[in-house]
Amino acid sequence: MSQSHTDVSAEVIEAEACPVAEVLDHVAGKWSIGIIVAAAHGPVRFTELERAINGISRRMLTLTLRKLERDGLLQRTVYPTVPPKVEYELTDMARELHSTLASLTDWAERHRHAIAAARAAYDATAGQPV
Amino acid sequence: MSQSHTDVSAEVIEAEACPVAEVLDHVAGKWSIGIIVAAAHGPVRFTELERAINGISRRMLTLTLRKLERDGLLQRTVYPTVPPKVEYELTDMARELHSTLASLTDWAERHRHAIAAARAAYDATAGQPV
DNA sequence: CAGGATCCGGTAGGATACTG
DNA sequence: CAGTATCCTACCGGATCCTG
Repeated sequence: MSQSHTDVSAEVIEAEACPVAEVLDHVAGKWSIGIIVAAAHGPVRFTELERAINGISRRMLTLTLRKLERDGLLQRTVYPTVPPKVEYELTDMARELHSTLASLTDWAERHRHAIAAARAAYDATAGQPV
Repeated sequence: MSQSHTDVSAEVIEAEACPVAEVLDHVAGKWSIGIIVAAAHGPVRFTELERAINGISRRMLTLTLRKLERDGLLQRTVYPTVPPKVEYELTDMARELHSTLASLTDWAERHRHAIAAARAAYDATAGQPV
Protein backbone atom coordinates (compact mmCIF):
# COMPACT_ATOMS: atom_id res chain seq x y z
CA MET A 1 0.00 0.00 0.00
CA SER A 2 2.98 2.28 0.38
CA GLN A 3 4.22 4.11 -2.63
CA SER A 4 7.91 4.38 -3.19
CA HIS A 5 7.88 8.15 -2.95
CA THR A 6 9.02 9.67 0.27
CA ASP A 7 6.97 12.43 1.82
CA VAL A 8 8.93 15.53 2.58
CA SER A 9 6.91 16.52 5.61
CA ALA A 10 8.16 13.58 7.60
CA GLU A 11 11.73 14.71 7.42
CA VAL A 12 11.08 17.69 9.64
CA ILE A 13 9.54 15.55 12.31
CA GLU A 14 12.24 12.97 11.98
CA ALA A 15 14.94 15.55 12.18
CA GLU A 16 13.41 16.87 15.36
CA ALA A 17 12.34 13.59 16.84
CA CYS A 18 15.49 11.62 16.16
CA PRO A 19 17.79 13.20 18.73
CA VAL A 20 15.05 13.14 21.30
CA ALA A 21 14.32 9.56 20.47
CA GLU A 22 17.97 8.82 21.01
CA VAL A 23 17.97 10.59 24.33
CA LEU A 24 14.92 8.74 25.39
CA ASP A 25 16.55 5.56 24.24
CA HIS A 26 19.25 6.26 26.75
CA VAL A 27 17.11 7.78 29.40
CA ALA A 28 13.70 6.28 28.95
CA GLY A 29 14.75 3.18 30.76
CA LYS A 30 12.63 2.68 33.81
CA TRP A 31 15.66 3.19 36.02
CA SER A 32 18.01 5.47 34.10
CA ILE A 33 16.54 8.62 35.54
CA GLY A 34 16.56 7.26 39.04
CA ILE A 35 20.22 6.40 38.68
CA ILE A 36 21.10 9.80 37.29
CA VAL A 37 19.25 11.47 40.13
CA ALA A 38 20.82 9.19 42.69
CA ALA A 39 24.29 9.80 41.33
CA ALA A 40 23.79 13.52 41.00
CA HIS A 41 25.11 14.49 44.41
CA GLY A 42 28.40 12.69 44.15
CA PRO A 43 30.09 9.38 43.46
CA VAL A 44 27.97 6.42 44.42
CA ARG A 45 28.81 2.82 44.90
CA PHE A 46 26.94 -0.09 43.41
CA THR A 47 25.30 -1.20 46.60
CA GLU A 48 24.40 2.35 47.49
CA LEU A 49 22.53 2.65 44.26
CA GLU A 50 20.89 -0.68 44.75
CA ARG A 51 19.62 0.34 48.15
CA ALA A 52 18.79 3.89 47.15
CA ILE A 53 16.65 3.09 44.18
CA ASN A 54 14.76 0.47 46.05
CA GLY A 55 12.92 -1.82 43.73
CA ILE A 56 15.61 -2.24 41.12
CA SER A 57 17.12 -5.64 40.60
CA ARG A 58 20.84 -6.22 40.40
CA ARG A 59 20.42 -7.16 36.82
CA MET A 60 18.68 -3.98 35.78
CA LEU A 61 21.05 -1.89 37.83
CA THR A 62 24.01 -3.42 36.06
CA LEU A 63 22.44 -3.16 32.63
CA THR A 64 21.36 0.43 33.08
CA LEU A 65 24.71 1.34 34.57
CA ARG A 66 26.47 -0.19 31.57
CA LYS A 67 24.24 1.62 29.14
CA LEU A 68 24.75 4.96 30.83
CA GLU A 69 28.47 4.36 31.01
CA ARG A 70 28.61 3.41 27.38
CA ASP A 71 26.83 6.60 26.40
CA GLY A 72 29.31 8.62 28.37
CA LEU A 73 26.85 9.69 31.04
CA LEU A 74 28.49 7.81 33.87
CA GLN A 75 32.12 7.42 34.74
CA ARG A 76 32.91 4.10 36.32
CA THR A 77 35.88 3.91 38.65
CA VAL A 78 37.12 0.58 39.90
CA TYR A 79 39.27 0.46 42.98
CA PRO A 80 41.29 -2.77 42.91
CA THR A 81 40.93 -3.28 46.63
CA VAL A 82 40.31 -6.57 48.29
CA PRO A 83 36.64 -6.06 48.71
CA PRO A 84 35.96 -4.68 45.25
CA LYS A 85 34.85 -1.10 45.22
CA VAL A 86 33.30 0.60 42.24
CA GLU A 87 32.11 4.16 42.12
CA TYR A 88 29.85 5.76 39.59
CA GLU A 89 29.84 9.45 38.94
CA LEU A 90 27.99 11.64 36.52
CA THR A 91 29.99 13.14 33.70
CA ASP A 92 29.62 16.82 32.91
CA MET A 93 27.33 15.88 30.07
CA ALA A 94 25.15 13.95 32.45
CA ARG A 95 25.11 16.79 34.94
CA GLU A 96 23.65 19.00 32.25
CA LEU A 97 21.12 16.34 31.49
CA HIS A 98 20.29 16.16 35.15
CA SER A 99 19.50 19.86 35.16
CA THR A 100 17.25 19.41 32.18
CA LEU A 101 15.64 16.48 33.86
CA ALA A 102 14.93 18.71 36.81
CA SER A 103 12.66 20.75 34.56
CA LEU A 104 10.79 17.59 33.74
CA THR A 105 10.48 16.76 37.42
CA ASP A 106 9.30 20.25 38.07
CA TRP A 107 6.72 20.06 35.33
CA ALA A 108 5.56 16.71 36.60
CA GLU A 109 5.11 17.93 40.13
CA ARG A 110 3.35 21.07 39.06
CA HIS A 111 0.86 19.25 36.90
CA ARG A 112 0.52 16.01 38.75
CA HIS A 113 -2.87 16.91 40.11
CA ALA A 114 -4.06 18.23 36.76
CA ILE A 115 -3.02 14.98 35.13
CA ALA A 116 -4.81 12.94 37.74
CA ALA A 117 -7.89 15.08 37.33
CA ALA A 118 -7.76 14.78 33.58
CA ARG A 119 -7.54 11.03 33.92
CA ALA A 120 -10.49 10.88 36.26
CA ALA A 121 -12.51 13.10 33.96
CA TYR A 122 -11.56 11.03 30.96
CA ASP A 123 -12.43 7.78 32.64
CA ALA A 124 -15.76 9.21 33.76
CA THR A 125 -16.72 10.81 30.46
CA ALA A 126 -15.42 8.74 27.64
CA GLY A 127 -14.12 5.69 29.33
CA GLN A 128 -17.34 3.92 30.13
CA PRO A 129 -15.97 0.47 30.79
CA VAL A 130 -18.05 -2.50 29.77
CA MET B 1 30.71 16.17 50.17
CA SER B 2 31.64 12.62 50.83
CA GLN B 3 30.83 12.59 54.49
CA SER B 4 27.19 13.22 55.14
CA HIS B 5 25.79 11.74 51.99
CA THR B 6 26.29 8.15 53.00
CA ASP B 7 22.68 7.67 53.97
CA VAL B 8 21.33 8.60 50.60
CA SER B 9 17.77 8.35 51.70
CA ALA B 10 15.76 6.21 49.40
CA GLU B 11 12.83 8.40 50.19
CA VAL B 12 14.38 11.34 48.47
CA ILE B 13 15.08 9.29 45.41
CA GLU B 14 11.62 7.89 45.37
CA ALA B 15 10.03 11.25 45.97
CA GLU B 16 11.99 12.67 43.10
CA ALA B 17 11.78 9.74 40.80
CA CYS B 18 8.11 9.07 41.18
CA PRO B 19 6.74 12.10 39.34
CA VAL B 20 9.38 11.76 36.71
CA ALA B 21 8.58 8.13 36.33
CA GLU B 22 4.98 9.11 35.85
CA VAL B 23 5.91 11.67 33.26
CA LEU B 24 8.03 9.18 31.49
CA ASP B 25 5.19 6.73 31.67
CA HIS B 26 3.16 9.21 29.69
CA VAL B 27 5.90 10.48 27.52
CA ALA B 28 8.37 7.68 27.19
CA GLY B 29 6.24 6.00 24.59
CA LYS B 30 8.16 5.64 21.40
CA TRP B 31 5.76 8.03 19.72
CA SER B 32 4.45 10.36 22.40
CA ILE B 33 7.18 12.90 21.90
CA GLY B 34 6.84 12.82 18.17
CA ILE B 35 3.13 13.49 18.50
CA ILE B 36 3.66 16.32 20.95
CA VAL B 37 6.23 17.85 18.66
CA ALA B 38 4.04 17.35 15.62
CA ALA B 39 1.03 18.88 17.33
CA ALA B 40 3.01 21.75 18.80
CA HIS B 41 2.42 24.19 16.00
CA GLY B 42 -1.33 23.91 15.87
CA PRO B 43 -4.28 21.56 15.62
CA VAL B 44 -3.50 18.47 13.62
CA ARG B 45 -5.73 15.84 12.14
CA PHE B 46 -5.35 12.13 12.53
CA THR B 47 -4.12 11.51 9.02
CA GLU B 48 -1.78 14.44 9.21
CA LEU B 49 -0.14 12.93 12.23
CA GLU B 50 -0.02 9.55 10.60
CA ARG B 51 1.78 10.94 7.60
CA ALA B 52 3.94 13.33 9.57
CA ILE B 53 5.36 10.85 11.99
CA ASN B 54 6.10 8.38 9.26
CA GLY B 55 6.65 4.95 10.67
CA ILE B 56 3.89 4.94 13.20
CA SER B 57 1.07 2.49 12.76
CA ARG B 58 -2.58 3.47 13.00
CA ARG B 59 -2.81 1.39 16.10
CA MET B 60 0.02 3.07 17.96
CA LEU B 61 -1.13 6.46 16.81
CA THR B 62 -4.57 5.82 18.23
CA LEU B 63 -3.26 4.34 21.44
CA THR B 64 -0.76 7.09 22.06
CA LEU B 65 -3.32 9.72 21.18
CA ARG B 66 -5.73 8.21 23.68
CA LYS B 67 -3.13 8.08 26.37
CA LEU B 68 -2.11 11.67 25.86
CA GLU B 69 -5.73 12.74 25.74
CA ARG B 70 -6.48 10.85 28.90
CA ASP B 71 -3.62 12.55 30.69
CA GLY B 72 -4.92 15.93 29.63
CA LEU B 73 -2.07 16.63 27.27
CA LEU B 74 -4.13 16.60 24.12
CA GLN B 75 -7.52 18.03 23.41
CA ARG B 76 -9.50 16.01 20.95
CA THR B 77 -12.11 17.78 18.88
CA VAL B 78 -14.52 15.80 16.76
CA TYR B 79 -16.33 17.52 13.94
CA PRO B 80 -19.50 15.57 13.17
CA THR B 81 -19.15 16.13 9.47
CA VAL B 82 -19.86 13.54 6.83
CA PRO B 83 -16.27 12.53 6.41
CA PRO B 84 -15.32 12.44 10.05
CA LYS B 85 -12.82 15.04 11.05
CA VAL B 86 -10.89 14.97 14.30
CA GLU B 87 -8.37 17.49 15.41
CA TYR B 88 -5.81 17.17 18.15
CA GLU B 89 -4.33 20.14 19.91
CA LEU B 90 -1.91 20.50 22.76
CA THR B 91 -3.31 21.73 26.03
CA ASP B 92 -1.52 24.48 27.92
CA MET B 93 -0.04 21.86 30.14
CA ALA B 94 1.34 20.02 27.14
CA ARG B 95 2.71 23.23 25.67
CA GLU B 96 4.73 23.69 28.81
CA LEU B 97 5.90 20.14 28.53
CA HIS B 98 6.85 20.77 24.96
CA SER B 99 9.06 23.65 26.04
CA THR B 100 10.72 21.42 28.58
CA LEU B 101 11.11 18.76 25.95
CA ALA B 102 12.85 21.33 23.81
CA SER B 103 15.59 21.47 26.44
CA LEU B 104 15.98 17.75 26.11
CA THR B 105 16.17 18.03 22.34
CA ASP B 106 18.68 20.77 22.72
CA TRP B 107 20.78 18.72 25.09
CA ALA B 108 20.59 15.76 22.76
CA GLU B 109 21.73 17.74 19.77
CA ARG B 110 24.53 19.41 21.64
CA HIS B 111 25.90 16.13 22.94
CA ARG B 112 25.03 13.80 20.14
CA HIS B 113 28.57 13.64 18.90
CA ALA B 114 29.95 13.21 22.39
CA ILE B 115 27.58 10.35 22.99
CA ALA B 116 28.53 8.70 19.75
CA ALA B 117 32.20 9.14 20.60
CA ALA B 118 31.69 7.73 24.07
CA ARG B 119 29.98 4.73 22.58
CA ALA B 120 32.74 4.14 20.10
CA ALA B 121 35.33 4.47 22.84
CA TYR B 122 33.42 2.13 25.10
CA ASP B 123 32.97 -0.45 22.39
CA ALA B 124 36.64 -0.23 21.53
CA THR B 125 37.94 -0.36 25.07
CA ALA B 126 35.70 -2.55 27.10
CA GLY B 127 33.32 -3.99 24.59
CA GLN B 128 35.48 -6.53 22.85
CA PRO B 129 32.72 -8.42 21.10
CA VAL B 130 32.94 -12.16 20.81
C1' DC C 1 -11.56 9.70 7.53
C1' DA C 2 -10.82 7.93 12.04
C1' DG C 3 -10.53 4.03 14.78
C1' DG C 4 -11.63 -0.58 16.87
C1' DA C 5 -10.39 -5.81 17.19
C1' DT C 6 -7.31 -9.46 16.78
C1' DC C 7 -3.02 -12.08 16.20
C1' DC C 8 1.81 -12.30 16.91
C1' DG C 9 6.80 -11.52 17.67
C1' DG C 10 10.64 -8.96 20.07
C1' DT C 11 12.37 -7.26 24.07
C1' DA C 12 12.39 -4.77 28.42
C1' DG C 13 12.45 -6.10 32.77
C1' DG C 14 11.71 -9.31 37.22
C1' DA C 15 13.27 -13.51 40.13
C1' DT C 16 16.70 -16.48 41.27
C1' DA C 17 21.22 -18.71 41.57
C1' DC C 18 26.17 -18.58 40.93
C1' DT C 19 31.04 -16.17 41.05
C1' DG C 20 35.70 -13.54 41.39
C1' DC D 1 31.17 -6.08 47.12
C1' DA D 2 30.00 -6.08 42.49
C1' DG D 3 28.73 -8.29 39.37
C1' DT D 4 27.22 -12.52 35.63
C1' DA D 5 24.06 -16.18 33.76
C1' DT D 6 19.62 -18.19 32.95
C1' DC D 7 14.76 -18.46 32.81
C1' DC D 8 10.35 -16.45 32.34
C1' DT D 9 6.55 -13.08 31.82
C1' DA D 10 4.32 -8.76 30.47
C1' DC D 11 3.76 -5.51 27.60
C1' DC D 12 5.11 -2.67 23.60
C1' DG D 13 4.46 -2.21 19.08
C1' DG D 14 3.66 -4.07 14.01
C1' DA D 15 0.48 -6.18 10.46
C1' DT D 16 -3.95 -7.08 9.02
C1' DC D 17 -8.87 -6.94 8.77
C1' DC D 18 -13.25 -4.72 9.97
C1' DT D 19 -16.58 -0.57 11.07
C1' DG D 20 -19.36 3.99 11.49
